Amino acid sequence: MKGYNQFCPVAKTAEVFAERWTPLIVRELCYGPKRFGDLHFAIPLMSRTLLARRLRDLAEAGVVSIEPKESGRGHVYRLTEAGEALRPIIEAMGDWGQRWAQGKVEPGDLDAELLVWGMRRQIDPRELPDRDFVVRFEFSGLPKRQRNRRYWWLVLRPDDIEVCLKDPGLSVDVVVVADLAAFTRVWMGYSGLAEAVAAGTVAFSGSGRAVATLRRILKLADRPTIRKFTLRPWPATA
Amino acid sequence: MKGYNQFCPVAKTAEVFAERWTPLIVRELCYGPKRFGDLHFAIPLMSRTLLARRLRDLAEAGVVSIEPKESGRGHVYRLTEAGEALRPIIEAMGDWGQRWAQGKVEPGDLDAELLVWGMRRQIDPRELPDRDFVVRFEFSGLPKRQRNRRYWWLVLRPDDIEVCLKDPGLSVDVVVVADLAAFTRVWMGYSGLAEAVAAGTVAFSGSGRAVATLRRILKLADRPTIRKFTLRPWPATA
DNA sequence: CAGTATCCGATGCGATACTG
DNA sequence: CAGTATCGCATCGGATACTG
Repeated sequence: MKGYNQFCPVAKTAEVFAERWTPLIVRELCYGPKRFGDLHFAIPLMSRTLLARRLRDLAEAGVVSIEPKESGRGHVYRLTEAGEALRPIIEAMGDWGQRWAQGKVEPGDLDAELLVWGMRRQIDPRELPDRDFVVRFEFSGLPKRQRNRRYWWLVLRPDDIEVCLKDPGLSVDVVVVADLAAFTRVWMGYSGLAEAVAAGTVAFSGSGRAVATLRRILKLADRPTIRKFTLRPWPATA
Repeated sequence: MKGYNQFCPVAKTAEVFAERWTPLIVRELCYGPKRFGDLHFAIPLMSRTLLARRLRDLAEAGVVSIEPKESGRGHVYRLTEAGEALRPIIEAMGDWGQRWAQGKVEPGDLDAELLVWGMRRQIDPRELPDRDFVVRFEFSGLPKRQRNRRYWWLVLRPDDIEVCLKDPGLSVDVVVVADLAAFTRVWMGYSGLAEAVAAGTVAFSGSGRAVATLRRILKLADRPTIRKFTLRPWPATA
């Protein structure tokens, strides 16, 4: 049941790429080299056994390199040149999803942790404020498993971004109180911020100036918007 | 085991698209609307049962429309607007395969019928000669199952292209005698025509002028080349 | 932490046979 | 021709337990 037995280039690509979970792994590696744990964090529903197998398959197909980590045990997983060349496919898939999977955010898709880290990842480092800027999120409507993931802090420093699950003890510029589903949809651009605020599912507190800054940095639009899907690499998590 | 439970657009796209056989179906539909039999012809190793299921899934996902055929029974399968929007993904996959799956033509991939029809499909109608031009192919090295598929005719008319498995009884301008594997690789651009001719795995007979015409129409290059993968629609087969 | 080995149940998928 | 219904097996993939 291996392969398609077609010499067509689409079929050849599908053989290495169009298997369950594989696009998500490649997507993660497009953000930069990662360790096994990083990948498992980003794709928590995939079993470690299967993740390891897929990584071996991808290495065998020549799109991922597995190098021993410099310090300590473990490996670093990195796209090879052939793997980097898959990036346009992932981007095209992201564009399609943005446009055509609008509103298909299911309850089971919600994940506060991935949402906050996703925001951290999408923030353009060149748009960071010139002094510390602290945002606190208070989510409601979390899936049961995530009840201890209600409160998050996003600490934007001029040269770095931190994500905290514990109070960093800094003065907060903006508090965002939101239903997780509603905020996820706003973040994705699937619904407009104006409606969400009007509906009471998303609320900000903080100075008008601070709220405006946050909206600019997160690029939250008043109306539904097709956001550009980007894969900008970012430094591996600590 | 359905879905990925991630709101990421790449994951959403992968849910409808990155399943076994699905990219090949979408690829075929990118060439234009097709009937069940056409699809099965293009993807012969896929069971009809599974093909039907996939088409239903794609319809449910909103990327394929299934309309009753005007005359007779059966249906016409066609990409919807959302399905057409998948085209850039298929194109990116084709480009990747052209560049990075070079030389991965396995014996099991060889298929004289798909090769000839693939040539017919890729010929640019604007490049057709202004009088009938007939090519006869004699392949060797075919898989056992295809022993009755050795001889093919390609009839290029000013306004149409015909593929024949039986002698159409026209005077032949060029005869191509070739090992199927070698010619497939030349056709894909994976090996150069010059080497293949030197190695004796591909040979032409016909006037120099006619051979040159054929090489121009089929875009056969002397040296290995990364051919552009194209999905130009073409009229459904008779 | 960074994976690997093993087990076993679900399902994916092809083969075959059937229908209008 | 254009599919659909059913069956049975292979494999896929998650859970669990294990290793350095």
